[in-house]
Formats: sequence, C-alpha cells, structure tokens
Amino acid sequence: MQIGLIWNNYIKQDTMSLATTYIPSEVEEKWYEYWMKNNLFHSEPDEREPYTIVIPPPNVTGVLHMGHMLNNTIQDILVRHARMQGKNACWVPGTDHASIATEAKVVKKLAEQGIKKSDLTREEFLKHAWEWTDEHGGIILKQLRKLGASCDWDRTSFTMDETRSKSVIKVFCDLYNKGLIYRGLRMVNWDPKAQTALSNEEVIYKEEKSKLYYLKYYVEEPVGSTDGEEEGAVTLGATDAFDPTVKHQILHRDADGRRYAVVATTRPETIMGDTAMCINPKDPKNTWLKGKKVIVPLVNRVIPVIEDRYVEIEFGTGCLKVTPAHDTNDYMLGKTHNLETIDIFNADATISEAGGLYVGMDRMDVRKQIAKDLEAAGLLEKVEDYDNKVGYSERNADTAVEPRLCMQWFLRMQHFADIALPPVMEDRLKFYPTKYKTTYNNWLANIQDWCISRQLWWGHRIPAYFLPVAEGADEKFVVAESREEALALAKAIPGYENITAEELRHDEDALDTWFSSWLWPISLFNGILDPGNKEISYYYPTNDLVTGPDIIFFWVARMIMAGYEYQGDMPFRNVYFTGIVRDKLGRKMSKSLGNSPDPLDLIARYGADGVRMGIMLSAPAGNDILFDESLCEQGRNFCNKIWNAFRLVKGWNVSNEIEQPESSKLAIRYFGDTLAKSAELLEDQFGKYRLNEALMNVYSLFWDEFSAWYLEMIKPAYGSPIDAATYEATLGFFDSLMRLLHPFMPFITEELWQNIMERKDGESLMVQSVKELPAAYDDAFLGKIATLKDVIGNVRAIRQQKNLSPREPLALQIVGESPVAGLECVLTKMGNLTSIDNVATPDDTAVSFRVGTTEFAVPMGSLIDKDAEIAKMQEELAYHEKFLKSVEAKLNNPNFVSKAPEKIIAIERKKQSDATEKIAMLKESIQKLSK
RNA sequence: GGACGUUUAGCUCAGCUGGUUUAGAGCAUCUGCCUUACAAGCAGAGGGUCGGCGGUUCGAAUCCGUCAACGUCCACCA
Repeated sequence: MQIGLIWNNYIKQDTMSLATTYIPSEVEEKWYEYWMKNNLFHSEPDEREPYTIVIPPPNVTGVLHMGHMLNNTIQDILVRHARMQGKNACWVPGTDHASIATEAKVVKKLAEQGIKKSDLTREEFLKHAWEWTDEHGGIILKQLRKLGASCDWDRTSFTMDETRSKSVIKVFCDLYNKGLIYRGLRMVNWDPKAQTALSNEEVIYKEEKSKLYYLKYYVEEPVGSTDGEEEGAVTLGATDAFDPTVKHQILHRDADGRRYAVVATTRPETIMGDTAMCINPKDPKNTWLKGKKVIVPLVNRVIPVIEDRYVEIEFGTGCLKVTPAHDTNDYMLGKTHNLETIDIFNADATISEAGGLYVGMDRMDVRKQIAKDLEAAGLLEKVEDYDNKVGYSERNADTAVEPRLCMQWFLRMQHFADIALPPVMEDRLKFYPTKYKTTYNNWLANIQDWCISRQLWWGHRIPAYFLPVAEGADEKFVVAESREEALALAKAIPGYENITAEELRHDEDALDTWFSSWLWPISLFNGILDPGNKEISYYYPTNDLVTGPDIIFFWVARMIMAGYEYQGDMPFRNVYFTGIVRDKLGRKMSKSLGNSPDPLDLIARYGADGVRMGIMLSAPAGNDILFDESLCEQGRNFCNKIWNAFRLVKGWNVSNEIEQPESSKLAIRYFGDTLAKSAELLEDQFGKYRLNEALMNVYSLFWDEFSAWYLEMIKPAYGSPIDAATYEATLGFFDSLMRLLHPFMPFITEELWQNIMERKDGESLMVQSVKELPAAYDDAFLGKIATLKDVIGNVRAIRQQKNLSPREPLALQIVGESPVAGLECVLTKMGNLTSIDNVATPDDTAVSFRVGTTEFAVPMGSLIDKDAEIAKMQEELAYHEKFLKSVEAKLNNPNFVSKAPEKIIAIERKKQSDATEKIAMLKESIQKLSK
C-alpha cells in the first residue's frame, strides 16, 4: 500500500524502531515554514464570510511573557477554528510604540552611555529611539511564531508606521475641528521622572506606610489673645492628647501663651506652597480660628483661615493646609476661594525658586529634612504612623505621581461615553464574562475628560502650531495635518496675514499611546485615511477581541468609542477577557519575584502544543489562571498519546483477504457516533467561548474513547493483520480527530495528518473543513455502549479483586434479558471472556454484580470467598434500601405528588421500581450464597 | 467608602432554566501491572453534610436574606 510512504521518511531504521515519544523540535519549525511558504496565513477579501481578529499590539520592544502566551494561544485557537469552519480567517499582528515605556527605556540606555536626554535635540533623540526600536522591535512577533500563531504576517503593522501615524493626526484634527479636543490649564497627574502628564487611568494607587506630621501654625495676633474663645473651651498643650470627635472648642497655647492651630499632613514639604488654612464651618473645635490669619511654619508667610465643608471634621485636627498648586482638592478650594497658587516644584519635583527654601532639593529629601527642621524650631507637635495611598506612574514604575498644574490637551469624553455605552449594555457587543459590563458601565457613567498630551518625544507629535504672541498674552494656535495647512489657517487670522512657516512653533508634545491604539481595528485596514475601502468594508467589524481586563478602560472602551465615531459601528462583536496568569501559589507573575517562566524555554522543553495545552487547561474566561508547569507536562503527555496511537495504527499490516470482524463493525459504529456527538458539543463550547471545556472534550474523545476503547476493540491479535475496511475507517477517524484537535495543537496534528496518507505539496490540515465530519449519531446505541463499558469495567474489577491477570479469561453469565444483546462479540473481546451465557440462576461459585437492573455473574470456582461476597452484597443492599426509603418518602408526601410535575414523579417511580427490583435481586443472591 | 466577583474532592474547576438514581471532570493520591502503541503508560479504587446561619419551595450546590473569608475594580480624609 502507498499509505505510510512519507511516514517512512521519519522512521530511523525500520517500523519498529520509530521513537516511542513525540519529539516536537523535529516537527514544529518544519510545519511553520511549510504554512508560511504556502501562504496559508494570508487573507484577502473574497466571497467567503470573514473572521477577523486584531492582535492586542504588544510593546514593540517587549519580550514574550506568560500573559502573551495565554492571550495569543486563545486567539490562535479561535482563528484556526474559524478557518476550519470555512471562514476567511484573518488575524492581523502588530506592535505598539508604547510611548512612555519605550522612551523610558531609551533614556535609561542613553544614560548608561553617559548621554542625557536634555543634551539631545528632539531629532537626535528620535534617531536613538528608532535605532532601539529596529534593534529590539519585532522580537516578540518572532517569538509568537514559535507558539504556532497563524497571523497574517504580510499585514504586520506598527502603531507608529506611516499609515497609522497619518490616521492618528487626521483623527486629532478632526476631533479638534468638531470641538471635542480642547487645551486647558488643569491639575494633571505628573510623572516627575519621565516629566510628562499622565491620564487618570495611568495612575496606580498603592497602599503605603507613611507618617502623619502634626505642624503648628501660630495665629497672627498679640501674645495672650483670647479672641474667639467661648466658655468651656479646652486649652491643650503640646503633649496633650487630641480627640477629634469632641463637640466643643479646642485650642492650643504654648508655654509663652501664644495660640496656634495644628495641621496634620503627610506632605510637610509642600508648606512652602500653602496659601490658606481651611476648617469646616460646622466644626465646633475650631470656631475660634474663624476669620484669623495663621503663619506657615518656617516659611513665616501669613495666610488666611478659610471655611469650607469639604474639610472632614474628624480627620486629624480638622485643620487642613491648602496648597492649591500641589493637590487636586486644594486646587478646587483655591479656585472657590480665590487663593494664590504657588508652584514650588520644578518639572523633576525638586524645589523651585518659588519655593524659597530647600531650592533644588528633591521632594523626598525635603520631607525628611523639613521634619528635622520643624522639630528643631519647635513647630512639629508630633508624628504618627499612617497608612496612605500614593499614586504611582503605571509605566514608569517607582515614581510617585505629583499633582501638577499645567497646560494640556484634553478630549471631551461625554460624547464618546454616550455612543459607546448602549451597544454593550444592550448586548449587541458582547463581553465574556458578562461581569465586565458593570465595570464598563461604571467607568462610562463617571467619565472624565482624557488628558491626551504627553511631554514626550517618542510618539505622535500633536499637530498644533503656535503663533507668536506678545509676552503675557494668551496663546494662539492652529491645528492642521501639516505645517503648510497650518500656515494657511494662521494667515486667515487677523493680524497674521504675513506670518511665515518658520514662525509657527510646532507643539513639542506627543499624544498618549492609547490615542493611536484606540484606532487599531480601523487603522489596520486603512479605514481612517481611505474610508469605505474594500478591506475595511470586508473585515470590519472584527469578530473577537481577546485581551486582559486590566486594559478595559485604556483600550477596549476607547476602541468602541472610536469605532462608533469613525465607522459608525462596533469594532468587534465579542470581547473575551482573559484572566491574569498567576503562579500556582496565586501570586502574580513578575520579574522581581522570579516566578515567571520563560515561554520559549517551556516550548523547548514541552513543545509548543504541550505548552498551548498546558496553558489552556485551566483558563476559563475571566478567571485568573494558576499556571503550573505540570500542566505543560500533561500537554506533552497528550501529544505522546496521540503519537503512539498513530504508531499503533501505522504499524498494522493490512490485508484485503480477511473479513471484517463483527466487533470491528460495531466499534466503528460506536466511535463514529461518539465522534459526531463530541463534534456537536465542541461547536457549542466554541460558541460560548468555553475553550478549556472544549479542549477537555477533545482530550477525552481522543484518549478515552478513541485510544482506550475504540482502538482496543479493533486491535488485531499480535502479529495478525487488520482487515482493510476497518483500517480505512480508522484512518478516517484519525483524520477527523486531527481536524478537531488542530486548533489546540497545530503542530502534531499537521505532522500526523500529513502522514495518514500521501498528500499533495501545499496541502495542509490547517485549511481542511470540520464541516465534512459526520454529524448524525444514535443516542440509544451510545447508551447501550455505555452499559457495555460498565459491564466490562465490572469484569476487570473482579480480576483486580481476585488478583487475576488481565490475560486470565473468564466466563460471564447474564441473568435474564441482556441489556447488551448484539454486542457480545465486543464484550467477549474487551472483557477477555471465554463465554457469555444467559442463565436463569447464576453459578453457585459466581461473583455477581449489577448494571442497571440486570444481574451479571462470573463463576469463580474455588476462588470464591463466600463471606466476602455476602458482605459486599449486604453493603450494596443497605445502600439501595436507604435509597428506596428516601424515594418512597418523597412519593408518600402528598404535596410532592400533587405539586411536582408529572415527569418528575415518573422518574421517582422508576427509581422506586428499579431499587425494589435490585433489592429483591440482592436478597436472593445473598440467600443463595449463604446456603 | 462604593460596586462586582469567588467560596463545590488534596489542587484547579464544571454543574447554564431548582428535579435525570445519593454532586461531576482533569490532575494528584492509593492498589495491581514493564500485557507486543504509549510507565510521558494500562487496569482498578478511595476521596465532598457544595463557606456558616436563616428563609422560599413538594424539592435547593442552584433562588432570596444575612454573616464570614478571599479577590478585582472604582472613589478617596489632607
């Protein structure tokens, strides 16, 4: 026969010396190259139904971690599945320029070479950044190939390539012209290390052990004043305990008789920026301070005491220092009460000239120093431990964010919230799992304007051009896609008719990275620059987005917004939120903990298919996955199982001479039905994104049904050939199994599929259809097979109990009507039986068991241990009697009989009669054996 | 402080509209097997008052209330 020809190429010497284990490294690269060479990943619009996924673009200079593994394995499974459904599958890969993270890396690398960013021009810096990008860029995409990712690499894009850049600029101008982008002086989150503004979403709050400093603010008044004091006022000295909950006046007086207020703060270094002290007008403790002025410690500036209900009466002393330049809430107070704003920090969070004291020192050093200085000056009443939440920059690790007042660009978000909320809430765009709808709703319902400008060079430069203005005058600017267009716009402004291009100052700032990624599903198909083109019309909306819930606001929500704004439609129909990959102890994987395995190393050790399976085995949508290397081991073992099943089948000699045994005919019917039923279930599981269940389904189909049952049923005796009909059917099943397994384990399945029979060059399992698989099955027949398996299991258990070898043949007796009539030949083979007899009463020396309501018996001769058998049956009897009692209790309950549906009552009646029958059977057997 | 989620076998999880014999799977464990595809394997077995309490119902792992533990997100008192 021709079959097995190619296979033989992989056989070292002869058939029997074929490796007993699957060696992935000999297979994976070969097939990936084959798929690439035959252009099988590439998609072009055609008449088929499209299936599209856009990759969440990883950081261009990043390396593959376990999160990527999970995410991209899922995407590949979905894409390969869709492809085998006959859809035109297109998975578009690409990378993200990751503005702040990449710029930080480049700055660090330059610093190692002794180069400071501030010494470089923008152009010089960008040259370094591009060099870095070219050097490290795309490594991560190469790594994805090792995983087997079937991306359309011809479509590989970058958020800062030409098309994507132009799209971003066009969208910025468009939104500006629509009045949705504005420029304003706002309190923003400032990253002093990267020296850029951040959006609210980019700030991570961390619980921290810090100190609460109690500072003395003396009242500006003559020594010994009692102005404002009421009867019952309590005067405290420096060492007296302070109770914030008291309902009467509390004032402080030092030994010299001077009165002072106490302010609790975690940030004593900001006192140079204090321009007021604030109390709650309803705070009885502090009424004596109303209308007074107090003196900022060390700074000696006199500031007013203002009243605002914002202040919490019971926090600290109820007195709040107000620093409008350095705290969001203080800024609000400053606006309401017309306070002066003193910005005491430089961009790098060192103290500026305006601070007056500690000029040039870092904020953290100042905090330590000022505490000492206040103490020395007698202005520090006490220091308490305090748990505080401090905002950190998400992309620039250990840098505490500093609230800072500066000019930034903002996008009005209410409009976008309005268009992006309904489709998700109405389930037109589906989230898996659905719980994220709530999260999404909460964010959109409380949406705040998006700060989109970053004081960075690596990114899309904001297309705004400033016009020269007189010193101190308000800024003037135009927004346009190019300097030429900007010039034309500028000339139209009265007084600027003669302005030249050189006089226009291009905004130095870049855009937030997410301002480009929110266009990704559109810009990948050039839908911004060329609206309505063939590709965007065909591929958009995409089908599934697979991503982590951590970027639901950063990315998912904003893509939905951009999708409706620019395409008038959702960017994707379904969002599959993966969990976070944790180690088996439940800890987040991180570099610092060293608990994150290198995915490429795992692939080297377990094979890509093994790792894919390992990660999928415990990855229900939305649940965190506790990754354990032993799961990859399980994946590898499964590959090995498949490999060996194939070895068995291909090792058989085929004969056209011998007739097909009846047992094989039945086995083929059984497995054909099982396969069809499994495939049906599989589609259901895919439809619900229950991919781990889908994998378990095909796993047990192959391992339990095919290998443990089917192959054993048809296996010819050692040395004997197999009949051709059974062999052909088996190869057909193998083909089908490879198709069902392929999305999960692309490499081994392709390797074996190619060897089932001779294939033409360019043929691939990847593009075979699963729709050709038989779909009909006979449930009643499968039920009979389940009974058969149960009987065989019982026979095997008897051997085990009696310490008999599996090769020891036994006789089987069936009492009464056989529930497995017609399957005797299979039963004989699988149970290793000498005979099957229908008897009225079993042999005296038989060990019995019951399947359903039928009694089976295996004569044991002298091996019978009557006492043990009786004991066993008595136990079984007790079980059924107890069960019957509970069923009868139900049936004797008039409420049950009158209120429960007919169907349920019928089931209970059946339980009753079955149990009664079994009890009678057992009693009889026990009695007989006891004789 | 608010919202959401989780709690089922040693571990990781199913259990979808309350009823399908007294709750399932995989892994792990135990027992016996190097049986001629596979010891990365085969055959068999054990293991759970479904977080606690209360309620609704003929009937609750499933619905409701409450408490507890854990987790995530949002907001934030300096």
